[in-house]
Amino acid sequence: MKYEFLQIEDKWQKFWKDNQTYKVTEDKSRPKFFVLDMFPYPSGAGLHVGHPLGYIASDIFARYKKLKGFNVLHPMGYDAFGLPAEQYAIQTGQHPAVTTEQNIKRYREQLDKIGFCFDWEREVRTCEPEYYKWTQWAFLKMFHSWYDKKSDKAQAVSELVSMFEKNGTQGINAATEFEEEFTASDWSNFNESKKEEVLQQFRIAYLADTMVNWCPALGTVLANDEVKDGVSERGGHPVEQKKMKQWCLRVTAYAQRLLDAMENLEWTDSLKEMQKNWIGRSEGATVYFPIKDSDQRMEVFTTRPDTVYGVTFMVLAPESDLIDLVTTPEQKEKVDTYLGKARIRSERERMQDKTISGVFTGGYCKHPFSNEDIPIWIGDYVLGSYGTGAIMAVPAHDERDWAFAKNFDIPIVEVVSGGNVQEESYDAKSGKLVNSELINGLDVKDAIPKIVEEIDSRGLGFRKINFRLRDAIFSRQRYWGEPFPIYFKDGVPTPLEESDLPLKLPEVDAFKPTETGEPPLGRAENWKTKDGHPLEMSTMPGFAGSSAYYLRYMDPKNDKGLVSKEANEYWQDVDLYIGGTEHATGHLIYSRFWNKFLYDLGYVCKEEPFKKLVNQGMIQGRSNLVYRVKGTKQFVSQGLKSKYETSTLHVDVNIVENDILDTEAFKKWRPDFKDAEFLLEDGKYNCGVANEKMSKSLFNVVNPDDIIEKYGTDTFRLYEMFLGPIQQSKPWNTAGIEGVYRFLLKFWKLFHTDEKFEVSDEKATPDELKSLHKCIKKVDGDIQNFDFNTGISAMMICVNELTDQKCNKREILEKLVIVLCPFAPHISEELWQQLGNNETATVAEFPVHDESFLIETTWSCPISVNGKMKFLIDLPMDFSKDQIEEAVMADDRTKRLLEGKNLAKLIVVPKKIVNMVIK
RNA sequence: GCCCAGGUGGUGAAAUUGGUAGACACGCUAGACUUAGGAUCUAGUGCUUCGGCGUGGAGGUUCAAGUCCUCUCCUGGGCACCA
Repeated sequence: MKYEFLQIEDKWQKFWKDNQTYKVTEDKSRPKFFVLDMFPYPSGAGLHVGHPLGYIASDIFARYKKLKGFNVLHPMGYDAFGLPAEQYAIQTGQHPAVTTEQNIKRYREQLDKIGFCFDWEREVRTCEPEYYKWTQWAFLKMFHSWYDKKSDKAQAVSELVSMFEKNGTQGINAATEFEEEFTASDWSNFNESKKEEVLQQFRIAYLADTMVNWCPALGTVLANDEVKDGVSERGGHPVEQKKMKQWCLRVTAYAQRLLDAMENLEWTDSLKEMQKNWIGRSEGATVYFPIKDSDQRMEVFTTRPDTVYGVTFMVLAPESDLIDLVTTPEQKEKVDTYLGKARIRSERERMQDKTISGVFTGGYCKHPFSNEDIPIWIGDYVLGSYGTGAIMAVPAHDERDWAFAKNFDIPIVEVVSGGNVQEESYDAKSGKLVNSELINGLDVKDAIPKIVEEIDSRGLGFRKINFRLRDAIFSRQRYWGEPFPIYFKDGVPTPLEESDLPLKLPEVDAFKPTETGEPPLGRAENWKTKDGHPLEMSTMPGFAGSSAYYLRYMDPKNDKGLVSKEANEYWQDVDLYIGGTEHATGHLIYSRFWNKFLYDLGYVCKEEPFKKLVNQGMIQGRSNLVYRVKGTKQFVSQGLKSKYETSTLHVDVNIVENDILDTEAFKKWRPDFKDAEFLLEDGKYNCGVANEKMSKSLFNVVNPDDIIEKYGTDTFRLYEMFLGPIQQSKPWNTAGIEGVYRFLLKFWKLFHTDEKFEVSDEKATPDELKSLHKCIKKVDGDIQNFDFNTGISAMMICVNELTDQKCNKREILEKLVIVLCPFAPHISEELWQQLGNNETATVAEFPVHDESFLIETTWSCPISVNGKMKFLIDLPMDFSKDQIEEAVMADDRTKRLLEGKNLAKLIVVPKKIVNMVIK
């Protein structure tokens, strides 16, 4: 009987669909397990072989957990709002909803072919009102919340208001930039607009003037992580700095909690490290430097307060508000010229240009301890957006300050011994303090707390922790996103009622900004409330819809809440999340923030959303190259190309097999190659190879559909996993897929003669059982560790051994089919059914390996001679001393080592015990 | 510059706590069966001057090192004037 994979796969996919095999419900009798994939953005290009890598891995794990008796939630959906659909709409006039729908349809077809066990009844799409209602709802909750540092959680703004009404700002400790103080009666005298202005500075979702990454080509604001090297991540358009009123989320309030909670997450160290760097906690102090001849002061943040006696100048960022105050009339012209230059330059240019630039303001500060005059400079190496936008410069112990001082001939004063500060700065945090009155002679690590204490007690500043993380800018001047549930009443931002949600995205006549520069929603007719107030015209960014989608999967049809308490308490959190590292500083931070916020408000029961995270690597394209002899129609095989002057062209990888070009197909590929001639090697045209991004323009895109057509999806799934560790990035190379195909074929042949299905009911031999149990043990462990490639190898070995033993025994094969099931579900179902089982293979139990059987067979023992040498040899457990000695001497290596030694002292002990003794 | 991750055959890669490096698969070589096929099966396949040598390189610890320590080189990823 032939292995007709296409028929088998069609049959079972249909069966699973008709019988709703993968539908899940909250079943309290079984433990839950939530396996989540990062849902895809449905792009027009469809899936290539790289996309399903993570999905296959999660599918294997989900199926495995099911077989282990868990109630597995394994959903899929679409991150459907986004720029490409909108760009396409601007170019073609096609509504993004239409193209998105088409793309989703295509994605679904492709995904279905791979045979995933998704519960499609739980599908979510971020662009649907039933879904984004809850994105808007969460935004409203953030609008109505503030962050209380005392209880260290989000609280209702209504409570804040009643505190203001009672005591003004007295006793309030909030995450805010607001520093003024007012009394209860001040508050009651504020008008509505003033009150709201104050409250905005406390709300977790708030409106603020911010410097934003403005992308003129896209007509929108981009988040920091959407900008790469000064151009937009999508499209590569230039980005500039611009001040705009934008909705923001107070992510910074959660910085410490985001950092702390990471400890207990099962994420890779490198990913945790990335998030840590992104959050960028630094401990230090804010220090006040009074400005000479003024009642004002400069505030600076420093991580090295111990070097305060080494300050020889101060530097302000070009954006600083203090510049006007400190600049003297004599220096004004120079300062203005400098600021003119610095401000025109975009952040990008400033970053690229590493030359040192700056200007003296003419003004001075007083040193807080020595009371000496310190000159104030302006320099663009100081950032307006970090710390206080001003620094105390210690050229002796900071590389950048040192370079600045050398350039402008400013004195360098050593305060920590250990280097030669005239030659280069000494930045290390070790050494003894010198030239530093109060802290002379102390080590750096002791000097820091001592000086901070002095600063604190003398009122010269305070201990301070700074974060690099910024609040998330949440407005986008785009069409294809969630509208804000906000309107403006006499210019005051006002929330809609929850009962008004969802606020649906309006129809517009075109998808670009209006002539007057308003966002596309400015084109909508009647974009206002029933009583005529204008609605917010921005929409939310891409990460809005993806921040809580995993919660929605728990209860996707609920129209009373994001997720019901019952569903949330059953599913709790994501046990396993699979996706790429590219979301490390975007989605994975915002999601954690969003979840913590909902946790504070009591809507979810877990503070962290993703318990374990596995990062799959990227699949790169493997391009094939051909070489044309310049000025001719001759193409020369790779090995001969050095003899000619050639130009290199990319060739469609689909007309190349094992790097050998199909020359006839090549002639037909493009009209201008129809007369191509070939200079061959051994009758073949060998192509060159390059590993690059998988992209249409490089003709290296491999479509999973083609592979599935040829080998079947079970082979495709196995091969993707067999390619190597899933965490690793690697180029796609279809050569080698034959191997896993042959494995399935062998498996099939264990049960089938040429004519029919055939299994034997004979009892298995010890050898056969050994093969089986070794395999089960290995695969079981490998799945848990995500070593799918070695797990597949183990199955191959087992099938090879069984084939050698001509074993077609039911007892063995029934178990083996279930082991194979997570990897290749279709063939497993088919074989399972042929074995005479009524239930599907996916509800059977994953077999348990018989450990006692394995232990009886072999036993690894270390051998010790004269209490010194120890090494291992596999021995049957029931060997007598004589047999052991015989076995030991039969071992080549052992024999060499033991030659001439007294075997009476040979001691054989179980391995585990020896290890314990040694340690 | 700083922080991660990783360097093993012609290729993708294996290798519990240090214990016969290269499992498994591709590719290659030879053979079998075949009136030819990109099918199947069998055997071989790290290098070698047949002494040995081999996990990027140089040292070290150990009876024993791909694995542990020190230095160094290379590749991939992240951050990048963060005071």
